[in-house]
Amino acid sequence: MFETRPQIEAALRASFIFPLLGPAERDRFIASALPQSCAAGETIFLMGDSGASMMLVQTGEVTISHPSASGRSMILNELKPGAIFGEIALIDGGERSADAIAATNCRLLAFERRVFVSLLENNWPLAEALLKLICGRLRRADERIADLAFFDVQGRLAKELLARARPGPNGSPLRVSDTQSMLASLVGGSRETVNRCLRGWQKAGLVSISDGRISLLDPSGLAQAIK
Amino acid sequence: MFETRPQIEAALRASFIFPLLGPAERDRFIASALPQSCAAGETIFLMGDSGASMMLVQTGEVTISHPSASGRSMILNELKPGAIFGEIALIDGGERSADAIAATNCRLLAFERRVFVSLLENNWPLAEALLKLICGRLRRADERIADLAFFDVQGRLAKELLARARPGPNGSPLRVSDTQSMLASLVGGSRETVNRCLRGWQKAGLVSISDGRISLLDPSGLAQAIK
DNA sequence: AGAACGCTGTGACGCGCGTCACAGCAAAAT
DNA sequence: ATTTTGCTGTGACGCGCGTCACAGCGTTCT
Repeated sequence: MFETRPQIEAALRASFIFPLLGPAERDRFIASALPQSCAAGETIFLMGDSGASMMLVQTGEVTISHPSASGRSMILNELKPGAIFGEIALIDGGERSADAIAATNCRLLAFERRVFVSLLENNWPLAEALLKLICGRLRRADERIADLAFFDVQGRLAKELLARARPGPNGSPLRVSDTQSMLASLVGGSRETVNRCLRGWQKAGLVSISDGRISLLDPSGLAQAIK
Repeated sequence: MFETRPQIEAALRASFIFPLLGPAERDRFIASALPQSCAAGETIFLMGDSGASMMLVQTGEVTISHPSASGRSMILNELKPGAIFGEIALIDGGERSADAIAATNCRLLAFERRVFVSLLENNWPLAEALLKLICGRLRRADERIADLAFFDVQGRLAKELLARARPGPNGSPLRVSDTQSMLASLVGGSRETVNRCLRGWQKAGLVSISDGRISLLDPSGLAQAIK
């Protein structure tokens, strides 16, 4: 399966980068993209790896997580098409700071440090956008540090559900479609505790659970669980 | 107490910014600095404040912390002379993402968004240095998220002590000079738990405590407490 | 069709640690 | 010189939550 230029162009169009490039830059950018595809579950890179490239998600989904010695892992981010990752190592040249795993089959575009930096160098709006992106990640990271320190699993889970809720397909109720183990990895708790929280809320009429989907029946009531 | 230009220049020289500026830029930068001084304990800004300026620590020390609803707070960073803070709101124009409190009497230099951005715009090495700085903060933040999720208070405290240890004045033993409440705010635990950890290690001969100073007698032994 | 696998649901157990409560003690305030 | 304030040191209590253990159940291998 090879990449046609229009395919690459369409993928890039979804990212924040493309609108900030001039015509000549777009050509150079597209030409420098290194297509890559991975199967679900495949590891893209691991924490500690060296690698000064940045990846853009073309299709599929990628999970960024921090491994623990005991096999558990903490999910730091979940990336959808158009999102980039690996930009930290690209910028500072250091080791990869977390694991990147393909959550689904996915296609990626990789960009070498040299190429991307030379774009940044001559394009302040692009550099500014990248700065803002990273600032956003730092804001969220600091927020999570505080959440872990101040809230119990219940509170963190409620926050996470409210943040991840998307309107259902046909109507009103907000829905979350992750597995309970994934939610556990996101909030830093055990799968069992997540389950018990959810069933507690179900009894209280705040959420409903059917075939793996969680529906938020009463978001504002759930918000009070954050305490 | 007013600032002379040589004073400001000397302060700026300590920061990573100055060596990256050309002569004309230096003049502009110095001229745009807004001196400010605060007494120990004074709040510089609070989370949620608006404010699109960045601060440079000239003298003294500043603590960045995230407040909780219940009055506790989590220390995110401690800044010494030459360090900058408030750069997130400067870059993305959003609210301040944490509290900044003067830990000691201190003198600061503030820079307005407009001035600083116009420097960045035309000076890629400076922009790159800023990117690297923020990437470093993001790396540390992600690391702390994982620490909070995976390690107990004991482990986090051991890590923190090892990271903060400085060689003693006259000789070998590494020392840490923070109060136990501060250490508690750093690792996300209670003051009492920190105290119990320390005394446990003291009995085990790993550390010694006298007049508020903690000396690490056996750093490698302490590292094993991280588990 | 049977086995194997992954997700969900629950009970029991134990311990880490937050909270409260109080005491000793040095430095600073008045 | 007495009071106040802030840091330290300890005991008791209780609960949140991680861990183990096991049971249903739908889906996917072979």
